[in-house]
Amino acid sequence: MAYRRTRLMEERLAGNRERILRATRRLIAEGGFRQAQIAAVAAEAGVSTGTIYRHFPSKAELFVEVLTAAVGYEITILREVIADQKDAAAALQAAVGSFVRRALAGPNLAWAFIAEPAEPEVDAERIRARKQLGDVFKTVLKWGVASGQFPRQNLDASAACIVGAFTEALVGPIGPSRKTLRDKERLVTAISTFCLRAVGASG
Amino acid sequence: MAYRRTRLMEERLAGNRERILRATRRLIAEGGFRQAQIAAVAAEAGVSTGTIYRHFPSKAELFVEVLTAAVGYEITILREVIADQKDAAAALQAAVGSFVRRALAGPNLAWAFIAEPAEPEVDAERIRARKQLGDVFKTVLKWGVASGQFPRQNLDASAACIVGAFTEALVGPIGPSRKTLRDKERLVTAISTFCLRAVGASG
Amino acid sequence: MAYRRTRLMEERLAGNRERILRATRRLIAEGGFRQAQIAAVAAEAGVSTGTIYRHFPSKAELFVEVLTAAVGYEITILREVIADQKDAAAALQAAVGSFVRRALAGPNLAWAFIAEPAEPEVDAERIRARKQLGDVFKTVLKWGVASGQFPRQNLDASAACIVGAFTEALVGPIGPSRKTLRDKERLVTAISTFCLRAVGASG
Amino acid sequence: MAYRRTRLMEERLAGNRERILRATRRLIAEGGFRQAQIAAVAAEAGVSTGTIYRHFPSKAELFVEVLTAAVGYEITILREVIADQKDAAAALQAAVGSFVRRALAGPNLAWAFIAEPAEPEVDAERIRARKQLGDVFKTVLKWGVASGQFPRQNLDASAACIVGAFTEALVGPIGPSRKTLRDKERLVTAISTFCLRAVGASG
DNA sequence: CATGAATGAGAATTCATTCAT
DNA sequence: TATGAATGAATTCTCATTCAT
Repeated sequence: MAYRRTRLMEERLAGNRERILRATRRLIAEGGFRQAQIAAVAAEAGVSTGTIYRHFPSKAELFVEVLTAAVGYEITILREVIADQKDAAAALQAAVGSFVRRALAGPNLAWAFIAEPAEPEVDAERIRARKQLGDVFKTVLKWGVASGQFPRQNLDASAACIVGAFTEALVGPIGPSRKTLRDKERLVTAISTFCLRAVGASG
Repeated sequence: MAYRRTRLMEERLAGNRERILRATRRLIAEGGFRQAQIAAVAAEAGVSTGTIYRHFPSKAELFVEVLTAAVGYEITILREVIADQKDAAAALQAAVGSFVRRALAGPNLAWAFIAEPAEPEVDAERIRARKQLGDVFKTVLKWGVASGQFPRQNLDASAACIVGAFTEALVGPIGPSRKTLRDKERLVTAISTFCLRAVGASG
Repeated sequence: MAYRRTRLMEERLAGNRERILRATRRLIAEGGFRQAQIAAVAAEAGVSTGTIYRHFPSKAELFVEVLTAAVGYEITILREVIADQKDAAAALQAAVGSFVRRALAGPNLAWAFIAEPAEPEVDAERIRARKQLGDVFKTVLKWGVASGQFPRQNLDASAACIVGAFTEALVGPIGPSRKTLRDKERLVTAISTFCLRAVGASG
Repeated sequence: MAYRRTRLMEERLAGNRERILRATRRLIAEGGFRQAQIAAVAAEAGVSTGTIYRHFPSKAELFVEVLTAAVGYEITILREVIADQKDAAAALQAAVGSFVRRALAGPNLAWAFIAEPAEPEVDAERIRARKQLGDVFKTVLKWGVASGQFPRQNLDASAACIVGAFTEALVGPIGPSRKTLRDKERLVTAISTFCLRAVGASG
């Protein structure tokens, strides 16, 4: 009998792919790339190592895909948050606050990716990710400069500085510290204020 | 007659230790911790692997020493630069400028260390390094707030943001780009300005 | 259709584990722990080094398992031999004879284990092995003393002496000597007689 | 000026040789061959590793010399003890008691050598050492058989059994147990009695 | 003759990837 | 298609021995 791919098979296939991605995400978020060995991912996903290689040509590619998705998700959210604001300053504040809050809320994959180098292929993607994140903020800056709300400035540099500023400020706090909600909001405010002033938001 | 350690021997011994440190530094600066395997370090230093273990108890310890030294060097320079300035704003600008210029001039080890996680022992030191760098800037912020030059603010958060801002802004440019001197100075200015505004430097 | 572990696969898997154990046993019997390096075991078993680590977490654990099995086997045999006898003296004679004969027949692993220290984990097991062997003979001594066949005596000391006596007496002969069957039986008799007299077997 | 070996130099040379031997002895007695690495021996002896190689062609040769001396010492003592006795039974009892008492008194080097295999060269010597020890007891047995005090028996086997018996009986007790003097004497008696009975000492 | 830093051949262990079933 | 045992190159670390001073 001729082979025909049934719906069930499709679903299981897609299901496995999804499960592998989720498992990878989880492991990386918990313990970085180091923890996400193929065997560990397979165990976490409930599949065999061979199955991973059916869906992804290599560990690096798997990581890249997880990274891309995670960053894409962050970017999408940031864009939405930005689009909802009335002016560039508000947008900047909202975007920074949104990212920082989510990072403080739980293991933040995007951040893990942004900070941790790995094999060259993943690294390349990591650089792209930072760039994308920067681009989002560059948009806001452009908006602010165009509207006269921000002074003229090196947009690329400022955008990178903003990304660096809030990610760095998260490094310590993101760890195993058990901050109260109040502490967290203070941090959000401090970082947002810093960024707003930094771009010269006219107060 | 009893054996006496000669000057030449001392020098050669110290020389090898130094060469191992330098080789490690070079390799890490070029390709991160990943490139700095014991065999590679030995080859780069022109010694055998065993010699590395005469001078350092483990790879992790070697890395820690390189990191500590590199960061200590950066910190010292920053402190000197800061001490030479007349006010906090000038100090901040000079410090940021100094770090960025040196980073742009060559592979910046401190930055590599600041960004790249490794084995736990090294990681612990890396965290300390970031903290130290932050502390230097915190000093400047304190100074500025005390003198009324900067508004009151969350010093820890601001210091971390500054460190993050200029290191992030270096990520892209530090790579294999071939910037002109003019470009570099523009970047220095952009970053410094960003940081000054960020802390609310009046004027 | 989902994958199902076939009988053949199970057998191959178990087969490799068995082959590794056997190879280890062979190498240790031939040349002691020293000869049983991971690479050598792998070669002897016809598998890769990695395969060994799939089945055993470390070299020490592998050794411990081989030791435990070998000693367990000896103990079982001795117990059976003892249980078949009508009185303690006969049991002692039969047990000693059985151990010695098997030792003379081929490389005796239990003996190798009893004599050769190794890494701490293995050593701990080795001590346990000696103790177990001693305990078997202690049982016989107890029996004999209870039945009045042997005089009262320090059971622990006597048991240890018996174990020591016949293992030591095997050291020389076990080597590359080419004894005839007749010679071997003479040795068995000599050792058995020694042990019987030693415990004061009446008549 | 022509080189002339002075007395002082001779002494220092001999002194170093002695110190190396003593250091090796100490380390082996404490922790077995494993602890007696060349670097450790050098440190313990207060000389350099190079000096060890001036006096001994290899580690194995050094060990062999220490072993030979230690066993020679034990043998001498045993012979003296035996020579002082009036009959074979008394001699056997005294010899066993002497060895056991000294072993229980402190780290017994001869025993360490007898039990612990090492590199082939040392091993060969170790076998010789056991044989020598056996020969001493064989002498006693011969005496006893000749005088009619012991029955006729396989002298080689019996001698080996005796050596094995008391060394094995020492294995446990020699460890970190803290026996009282009374306990020790009981053990000495138990072992001696065992050996006497074993050879069929009449009465 | 003494020194001890340097050597480098091992030895154990890890883990991404493959492939027979 | 899924499985997971097998592979083996790569990596860290050890230690007996050498040799320039």
